[in-house]
Parts: sequence; C-alpha cells; structure tokens
Amino acid sequence: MQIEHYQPISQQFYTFSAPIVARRLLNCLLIRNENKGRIIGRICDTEAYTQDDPASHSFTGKTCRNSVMFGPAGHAYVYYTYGMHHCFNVVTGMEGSGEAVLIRAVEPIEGMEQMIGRRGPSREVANRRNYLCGGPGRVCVALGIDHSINGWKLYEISQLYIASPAQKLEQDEIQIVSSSRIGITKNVEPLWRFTLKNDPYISRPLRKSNSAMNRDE
DNA sequence: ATCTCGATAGTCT
DNA sequence: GACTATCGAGATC
Repeated sequence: MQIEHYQPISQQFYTFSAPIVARRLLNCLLIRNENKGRIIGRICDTEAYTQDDPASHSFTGKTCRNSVMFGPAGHAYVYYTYGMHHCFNVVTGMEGSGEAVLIRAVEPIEGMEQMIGRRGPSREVANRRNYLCGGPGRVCVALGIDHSINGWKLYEISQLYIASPAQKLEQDEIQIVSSSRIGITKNVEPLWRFTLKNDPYISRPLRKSNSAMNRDE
C-alpha cells in the first residue's frame, strides 16, 4: 500500500481571526505521526474563541494555563477540563491576541485500529459514526493528545500537524453551517460553531439558529 | 432523537 | 471554594 504524504499548512494561515480560521480549517486534515503508525482525521466541527469573548479562557487575561493562547499562531493549545478530558485547540490571530479554535470533531480517515484501541472496543463503533472522534475529548483520546502537546507547532511536519485536504475541493463545494457553540453559558449569541453541512461525524446536533455560509463568509 | 445525571481534578479568586 | 469549551449510560419519547 502506497503511503500518501501531506503538506502542512503554513503558519500564515492561522494569523487571521478565530472565526475565519475556524471555518477554513473545515475539511483540513489533522495528522498524528507515531511509532505505531499514522492517524488522520478530517476536521468537520470547530468553534472560535476570541479575547473579547466571555466564553473564552483568554477573556480574563493571560494566566499560566492559557499562556500559549497569547503566543504565536499555529501552535497547539491543549487544556484539561472536567477532571478527565483534554481539549485540543489551534492558536490563531496576531501574537498576543489571545484567540483559538477548538477542534470538536474529526472524521476518521486513517489509523482506525489505533483509534479503536485507545477509545476502547465498543459496539457503538458500528452504531454511531461519530463515536471514535466526535467530541473534543474523544478527538484527544483517539489521537493520543494530552497536555504534553501544549505549545507544539502545527505548521511543520512532525508528530502532529495540520495539512490541506487530499482531494482539492473547490471552496464553493464546501458547504458550511454556523450555529451556537456547545457547552457554554456566557456569550451564547455568536454563531461561532462551524460544521460541514450534513456531516455524520460532527460531535453533537446543531443548537439554536444556524445558517449556511461560504468559507470566507 | 433528545433528555437527564454524576464522575472528576486542575485552575483561578 | 467555585468554577468548568465533556462523556457515557440509562431513561423516555
């Protein structure tokens, strides 16, 4: 079997504001290289968080935990929540702006055996297509992401990086829906969750109002 | 399909 | 001491 190689997306891609990068990341590939093999997920569900956003970790300023959010774009921000889950984010915007995009779900593309090994065998794998990587906590378990990855560059070929999609899809062909973000209590109005339209791998059903849009709005 | 509920520990005030 | 950008199981429609 021939191995296909994927080019990383440049750091410059991430220097735009979080809502823009969040929708541009849809359909891109999250690639995890390990000794055991390679795991690939196609990003299908993201959320944007900005510094003037009360739902964002960066809202109250730089702290020990969120410091990489205030660093250069294109780095990984991984945090631990609910005493048991990791969440994987990509830092966006200009350095110091305190923005990030949460990766809520990916579609399993390669390395399903390793994902199943980590997530645990379950009959859910057959029943629910979003079982393996549908949800920020699940993405981290399936791809082996934990706090040790906090701060890593995602724009160079390494153990974890993001690449352009394999099939060159025209921008117009990508149908994107925006909706309310999940699991937050503050600043619920902005429709800053972005999903691929009618994608069965997204983490949870859409909440509240939503609208179809283009990649660059 | 859509809801509840509780487990759990790091971070900040 | 009071928060969580969650998950999975179980109940109910």
